Formats: sequence, C-alpha cells, structure tokens
Amino acid sequence: MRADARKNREQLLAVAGTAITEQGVDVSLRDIARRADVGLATLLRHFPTREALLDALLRASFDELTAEADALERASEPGDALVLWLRDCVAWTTEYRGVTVLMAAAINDTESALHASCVSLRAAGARLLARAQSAGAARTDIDGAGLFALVAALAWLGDQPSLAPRAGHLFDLITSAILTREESGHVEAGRRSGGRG
Amino acid sequence: MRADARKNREQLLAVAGTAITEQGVDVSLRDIARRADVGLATLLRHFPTREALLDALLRASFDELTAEADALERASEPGDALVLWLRDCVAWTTEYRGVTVLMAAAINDTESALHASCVSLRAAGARLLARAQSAGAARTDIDGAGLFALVAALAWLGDQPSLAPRAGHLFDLITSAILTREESGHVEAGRRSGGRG
DNA sequence: ACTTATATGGATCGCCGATCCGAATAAGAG
DNA sequence: CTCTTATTCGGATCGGCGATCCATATAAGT
Repeated sequence: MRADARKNREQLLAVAGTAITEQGVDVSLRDIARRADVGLATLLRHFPTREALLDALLRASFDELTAEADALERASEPGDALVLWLRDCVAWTTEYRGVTVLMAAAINDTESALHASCVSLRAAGARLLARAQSAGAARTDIDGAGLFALVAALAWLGDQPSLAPRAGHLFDLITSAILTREESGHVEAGRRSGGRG
Repeated sequence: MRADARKNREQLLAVAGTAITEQGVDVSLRDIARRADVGLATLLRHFPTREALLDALLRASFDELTAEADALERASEPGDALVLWLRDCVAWTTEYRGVTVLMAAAINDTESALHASCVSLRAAGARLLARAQSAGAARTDIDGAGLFALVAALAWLGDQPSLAPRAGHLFDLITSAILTREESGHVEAGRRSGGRG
C-alpha cells in the first residue's frame, strides 16, 4: 500500500474511533471524512461499508473478548467463567452505541464485513456455555445461538437510554436463569447477584 | 375539519398501515404520501412526525392490549394472566417491524407522540405484575419499568431476522424466571413452555 | 528526470425529512 | 347561485445522507 494511503487509513480509523465513541456507530461517514481531512470517496474506498470500517476498528476488541473467553475457560469455574464473560461482552458493547444492531444483522449475513467477528464471538460463548453445561452448571436447553441472542438483547437494553437503568438488574435475572439450580452441585457459583458495576 | 382534509387523513392512515406492514416502521414517508396520492407536505401536516403517524395508526391496538390486560386481571390466575399478556404484547410487536425501538425511545420522552400510549402499556403490565407478586406468583425484585424493558428486549429479538428463531424459546426462559417457583403454591401455572406460536 | 500505477476528492446522483408559499378549494354569507 | 374567506394542498426547495464517477495529483520505481 502506498504511504499516503496508509496514513489516510490510519487517520480515518483514529477519527472514526473518536467519532463513534462520541456519537455512536450511526455517525455520519461524511463527518468522519471531514474530521480526518479526507474526501468522502477516500473513506469509502478504504472502507466500502460502515461495517467494514467497524470491523477494522473493533477487531482488536473482538480478539480480546475471545481471548478472554479462552483464559476464563482455563482459569475459572464453568458457571463463573460463563457469567463473567457475558458480563464483559455486554459491558463492551456499551462503549459503541448501536453496534448491537449491526452485529445482530451481521451474524447471519455472510456478506457483512462483521460476519466473521460475530461468528467467532458466538463460538467463544458457545464453548463457555458447553463447558458449563457439561459441568451441570448451566441449563441445557440453550445453545450458542440462543446465548448470542440473549447477550444481544441485553446489550440492546443498555443501548436504549430509557431502558439502560434496568439493564444491570435484568442481566442478573437472566444469567441466574441460565445457571441451573437443579442439577448442579455448586449452586453458589451461580448466585452472583452482586452488582455488575 | 374540512372534508378533503379528513379524506386525505384517512387515506394516509390506510396506506401507512399497508406500507408499514410491508416494510416496517422505517418506511419512507415520501413513499406513503405517493401511494396515497398526496404531497409529502400534506402527510407531514397531518402527522408532524413519524411517531404521530404511528400513534394514530396504533392507538387502537394499544387500547386493545390494555383492555386485554384488564380482562385477564379479572378472569385468570395472576401468573397465567401476566404471562399470557406478555406473550400477546410481544406477538403484537412482530406485526410492526421496528416499532420496539420507537417505543423504547418514547417511554421516557414526554414530547413523543407515542409517549402516552407507551406509559399506558407499561402501567397495564405493572398492574398485572403487582397482582402476580401479591399472589406470590412472580418474583418481587422487578417493577413495571423492568417488565417493560424485558418485553421490549424480547420484542426486539423478534425484530432481528437472525435472532427471531430463538425469540420464542427465550420468551419461555425469561417468563419462567419471572414466575417464582419458591413462594408460590400453584407452580404448574408457570410451566407453560408450550408454544408461543 | 521521467513514467506509470495508485490514490485522491470535488462533483454529481438519488434518496431522505423539513419547510415555504402561491395555487386550489371547501364552506359559509349574502 | 355568487362571492368571500379561511383552510388545505402540493410543487419546489433546502440541507444531509451514502454511492459513484473521473480528472487531477502524487508516490514509487526506472
């Protein structure tokens, strides 16, 4: 890639990060281009769609989340690991207002630039879930796709200003519904209705 | 109101109903105006915002839902009444793709034309919830606003094509988490994991 | 220094909702 | 039935959006 192209690309990503943090993922692409001292056409050449821009911007975060899932899978009790990871996923989305809707659209759209990242995330969650289920810590009538949907719904709640105040409480309600209290031996791991910051 | 104005208003509502059923609540207002053989300005004079149009279009449905809540409150077991009503609320939103987001925005926005309808709906749910809680059929760590948020999240799930297939199952999961199995006598009322079809 | 492949961004397109205002017209008075 | 008037209408226009085109500018290699 030519040097000026690389510079513009990086400048665009930096500006996009700021703009999206400030205004959410629906921020005007024209605005981002302006703030990056670049033409709209240049932005769109580097990132043909809003999803492509987001993918470039969030891939690191996605990787962190899946890496964290792996770490928790090795280090924590199955039930704990699952709930802690879900909590972090939901908390992460709050940094990027509106990203949940795009992810929900991307998970079944192989054309979307966000598709692969979303699939990876779902897979990471599915592993933690399966482990918890094997340990008898989570109910077995749910799978990775169901878990993804549940997390998406909770993340969406956090995105709606009027509903966000209840999001933490409803997170606890839903996660304790996932963590079985019937078959598991170590029930206490599931009763973490502490806080969620 | 002048006769031609009334006629246009009714024509607009009829066309809007069709268009929204076909394309969701984000359908172009210009499109609605065109299909109603009316200028865009005329549509916007009758309904200054998208919310105003929707309120006029959906008020009857809102009233039906609150009336149904009253009926269930008189006729059914507290737990049953709550869950049946919640199911109907979620099912209703599926007829108007995208309406959930607007309702979530309206519930705390006194300026929105949908505000009053949303508040009424929340109040109806709160009554059913309080009754179930008094009967020991529902957990007491949730209130009307929490219930509204939960229903909104479930409705939103149904709106996302990729997540909708899980919406029914997750509805059962969440409602059975609301219905307490600890303090209530008639547990069976809560185990309605039948269909949601 | 010159050539060439690459990258740029202004201009333009079709779309959106919001608003303005002269033209059309329904409704009431004489 | 005619005339007046207040109401309503809708074409035109505005600013903003993302998508696309293409003449210009420039980095990189000879």
